[in-house]
Amino acid sequence: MSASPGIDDPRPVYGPRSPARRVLDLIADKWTPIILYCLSGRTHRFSELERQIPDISKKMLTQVLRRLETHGLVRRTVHEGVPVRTDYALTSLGHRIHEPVALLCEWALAHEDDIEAVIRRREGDPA
Amino acid sequence: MSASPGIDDPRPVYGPRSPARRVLDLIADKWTPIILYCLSGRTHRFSELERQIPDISKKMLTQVLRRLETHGLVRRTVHEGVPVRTDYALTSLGHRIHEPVALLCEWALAHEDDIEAVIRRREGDPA
DNA sequence: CTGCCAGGTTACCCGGTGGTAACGTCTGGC
DNA sequence: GCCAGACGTTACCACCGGGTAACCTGGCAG
Repeated sequence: MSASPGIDDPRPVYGPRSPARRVLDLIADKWTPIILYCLSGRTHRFSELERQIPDISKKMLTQVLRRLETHGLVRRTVHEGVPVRTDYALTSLGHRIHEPVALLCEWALAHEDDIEAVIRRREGDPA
Repeated sequence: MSASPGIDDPRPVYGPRSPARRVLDLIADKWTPIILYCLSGRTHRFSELERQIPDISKKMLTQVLRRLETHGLVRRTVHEGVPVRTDYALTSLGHRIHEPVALLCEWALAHEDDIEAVIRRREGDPA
């Protein structure tokens, strides 16, 4: 081993501090990608998000939104009105990070039946 | 339901059974995207993956690879040799699912400094 | 004989993720 | 008067993702 470049590691090592790892640590969880995806279409209110993602709890929704806000991916706007209304929108950075997520979601929508099959059981897929 | 279209939900509801959710449940965790990314370049052996991703445990590596194999994203090839050697490669489906992940990783590499800033603290990022 | 590399498996354990549900506030509608 | 709806917070708790480390087979190097 060693000696041969091209067979050893032509790409950067994915150590815990690499930018890819940081981004993934930020958004690769159960709810974040879906919330990003919802938000990418348009601004949503808290309760709209609750309705669009029926099985998320208030707690998780708040938690994820706060984290995204903290990291500058989401902007939270409170409208002091009769009932307080709150808007959540992606920032420009949020939009850019969201793009690959959207690709994945849309690919999944387009290949729904493939996904079905894949999820249900293993395949002897040749290459 | 019904009532006002256009403000209610112009996009599909992201219920727990939607294809997007299924795909995300499959790959949106701490290690899967990185492993997919490593594997996208070329076939790797088990120990190569261990070296490329220094802080993953044998257990998790095995576990994730097995799951990906089960779902037809990865092909495992055992070379019966002096020491048994094992190759892991993406299937065609694996490659297709991996594409958006790669975009994300590469975007992160290209914008390393932005990421740094974002991770470190919240920003008053205007849109 | 001992140890190492390759490629796992297994047992054990911890803590974070995420669920449930109650509480809080304000206002308007029945 | 009372409840609903918008927008959360908090307390409590369960589960399982993930880490550590020991163990296994088996041949080759020293």
